[in-house]
Parts: sequence; C-alpha cells; structure tokens
Amino acid sequence: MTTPAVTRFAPSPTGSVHLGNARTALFSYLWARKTGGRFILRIEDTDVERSQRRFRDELIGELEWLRLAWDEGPDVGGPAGPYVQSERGEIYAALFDRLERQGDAYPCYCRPEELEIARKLQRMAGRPPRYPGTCRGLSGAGRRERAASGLRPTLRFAVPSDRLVEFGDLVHGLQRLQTNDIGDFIIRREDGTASFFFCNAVDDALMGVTHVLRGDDHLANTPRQLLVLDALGLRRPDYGHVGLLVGADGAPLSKRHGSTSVQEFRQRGFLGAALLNHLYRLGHTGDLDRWLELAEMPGHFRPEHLGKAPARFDEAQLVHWQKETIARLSPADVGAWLGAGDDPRVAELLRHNVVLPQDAAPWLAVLRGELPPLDAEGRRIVAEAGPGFFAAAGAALGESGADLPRLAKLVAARTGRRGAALYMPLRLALTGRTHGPELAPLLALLGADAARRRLDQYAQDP
RNA sequence: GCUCCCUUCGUCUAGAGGCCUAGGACACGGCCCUCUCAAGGCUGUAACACCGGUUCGAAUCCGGUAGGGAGCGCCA
Repeated sequence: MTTPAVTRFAPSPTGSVHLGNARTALFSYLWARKTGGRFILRIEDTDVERSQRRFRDELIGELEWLRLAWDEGPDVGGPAGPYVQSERGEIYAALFDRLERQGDAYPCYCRPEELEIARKLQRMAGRPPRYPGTCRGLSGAGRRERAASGLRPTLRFAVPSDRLVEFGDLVHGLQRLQTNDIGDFIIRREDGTASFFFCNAVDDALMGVTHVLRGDDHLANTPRQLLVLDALGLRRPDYGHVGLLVGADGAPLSKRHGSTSVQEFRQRGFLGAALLNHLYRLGHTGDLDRWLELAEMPGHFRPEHLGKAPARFDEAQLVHWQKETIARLSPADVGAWLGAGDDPRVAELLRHNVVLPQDAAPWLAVLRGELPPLDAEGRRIVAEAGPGFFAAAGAALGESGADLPRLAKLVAARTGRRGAALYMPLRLALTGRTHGPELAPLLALLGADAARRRLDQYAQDP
C-alpha cells in the first residue's frame, strides 16, 4: 500500500553522533525498511575546517553498533555516489554554473567582517539580520574590477522577491513563507566548497531521496532549500520535521546534561537495543508498548505519529529498556557484556541484578572472597542468629556440599529456623549483604570450601 | 528585533467535537509472590498552560495571552 521510501541520514563528521541524530537516523531507517525502500548514508563534510576522518570512522562505528545498516553510502557504494560530499565537487560546480547563467546566483565580494557589521547594524535598528544585497546589482565591470583586485567571491543564491514558498510538512502540515523574509544566502564558500543549504538539498534530490526526516531546527530553513531545488528543476523530497530532543530541564541536549553522544552511552555499558527502544519512543508512538527487536520495529513504526513537541531524554526510561534488553540477552552475550569471564553461570547469576557492567563488580568481588563489612542491619541479623546457628550451618554444609536446598533442609531441621530467619543469616555470612542474587546458584558458584570458611567465621563467639 | 514552530500525568505519549468521571508505558507508593534485590501479578497518586469565543456539547475548532524552542552564519 505504501510506496517504497528512500530516506537518508546525512551527518557531518565534526563531532560525535548525538542522541538526536541517532534518533532521526533510526526513524529514517525504519521508514525505509517499513516501505521496502532504501536507506542512504551520506557524509556531509564540506566544512574542511571542522570535518575529521576520525569522526567519520567513529560515526560509522556507532551506526554499525546500533545495527542501522544503510543500503547506499560510503564503503558500500550505490548508483548515486559518491556519498561523501567532499568528493562531489564537480557535480556541484556544474550546478553552480547553471544557477549563475540562469541569473539565480551571483558572486558576492563582501568580506565576512563587513557582513558582520551590517548584521549588527540591522539588529540594532530592529531589523532582521539579512544580507543587504550589496553585490546583487554589481555590473559585469564591477565584478571584473573586484576580481582583479584579488578578491575571491562567494556565490549567493538570488532569492526572488514577493513570492510565497509552500510545502506540506509531514509532521507540521502546510507551511508557507514569504521569500521577502529570506536574504540571499551563500551556496558556495570563498574556498569553492558548497554550503549546507545547497549541497544538502541538491544531494537529496540527486540521490533520489523521497522523504527527509530531520530536526525541527531545519523547518525555517527548508524554504531556502526548496528555492534552490526549484531553480535547478530538481524534484523536491517530502520533509518531516521532528520535534527536538531536549534534556531534563527542557533545554536542548548539551554537555551539561551528562552523556549526550551515542558513544558515551555505549562506553557506560548501555546496550544498543536499549538505546534503540528508548529513541523509538521519543517523539514517536508505535502501536506496541513492549520491548522491540530492531527487526520488528519497522512493522510498528508509524510516521504519522511523529511528534511536533520537543521530547525529553529520560535516563530512567532508558534504564527500563536496558533491563528488558538484558533479560533477552543470550548467556554468552551477557557474559561478554559484563566482562565477567568465561563462566556462563556467573553471567546467569548476575543478569537480573545489574543494569550496567560496573554494577557487577561488587558481586564479582564477593565470588573472589572479598566481602564488604556488615552494615548495622547485617550485624543485627548475624547477632540474632548467634554463633550456634553458624556452627550448625557449617557442619551441615560438610554433609550437603554446595547444594542450597539440601543445606537449608538440614539447617532448618537442626536449628528450627525457616524462611527469612534461616536464609538471611546465611546470605549475610556468604555475601556480606542483605540484598543480592539468588542464593542457590551463588552458593554453587562459591563452592563448599569457600562457603564453609565464611560460615565458620561467624561460628565463634564474638 | 523580525519570522516560524511548540504546549495532555514528574517523563514518553493516546486522543483528529460526544466513545474522556482523559487511556497506556516509565518513574513513584501500596499489596501479593518471595531468603533479599530484580522480575512478575494486582492496585494507587498524578495531566488537557491560561483567557475568551464557536457549538446542544471542546483536550479536540477559532482568537488572544503566557511560557518554551528554532531560524535569520563563508555551521550543519
């Protein structure tokens, strides 16, 4: 029923992948998968100053970690390549040329400092800071003169006046904007590279992208891109502007909110599927509340349920999906994730008591024989049980071995204790804590000898 | 400053004029289960930003107010 959608994720390799970016990547991916279309990865590295190869590698690594596989892009190629903008210079050059010949673009010789001053002046006068059009009316002679004096021009798009730009936004509905509210903007920098408004829009069209999902912050800029596309006779994609991702205080996600990059969450030990499940529900509602495998998300993804309001990233909810994910991990994967060694029994023992790998440390220490000192409640329980209890337990252990049900039965018979009165002192002696993983597998893992030594410690009078 | 966008429980959201004494999920509280924690089951607290209008009837439509955000860059 739906036609295949071609979507894309177009990050710039100027930093780490942000949660907000990851979310739009997810939505774009899901849309393509839902409709049987294609998902494209395009690297927007036209800013030579800030783009770095290591960010590009990192970004690709994070997407792979999240398992958001692209059908076209760097490394895998595709019919509309190259998928790295710094390699598309010739394509852009031809288009710049055409725009200039058509009179839709003109060279601008204004210096950045001059423009800065002009903007300040406009602001002070209560006017919007827009390019005043200084170079727009320059004659051929004027241009030659400036070029001869060594000035290298930028290329500006000549925004037509008195026109209404209209487009139907997938999430916001019909949008209209007066071209008079838009100043002539730069489409080619002084160094010859293409600027965002230009190459982002042009590449979407050239790569056959049908649906662009991006943050709300681009909504007001979309008319500019539409103008470029129209001037070039290129097909407009449909745009959907999703509400931004914000922190707990409602302000845009930033460093002061703690982790904001995918990498940071990954390093802390959050699982990809957990992040995906949380992101999937931020500014979007599927038809199901339960944890979803990435593979089943496309079937439940509902583009019409993409939200306009900003969504807050809430770590408590991430933690919930993390627990759900851990519960579904294979024993081998739990072990690898915990870094708890090769014994699958350890992973099984701890999986329900741990949210992040670091939470396993105290229990691994207990297994190694490093017990924490008892707290007040622990001391109370141990004292209440008395040395005789632990002596009996130690003796019973000699008969039962590291078999908790047998041990418990023997101790119960000899001390008359049952339930918590029986198990809590045992737990305390064995682990030093009142809370923790199931005692039976823990005892089995500990072994009879180690357990015996711990019980004996409490068998003497204090 | 100008233009644009947004506003339902603490959080994510359902809701497209009567189905809403506003539903679900997370978080929080209680009970059950249980040696503890977690999980699970049951259950409770908790929201239509505000003011006007349209209508027999508004969370839903219209206008305004307030608050938040974005854009106006040789950043993307």
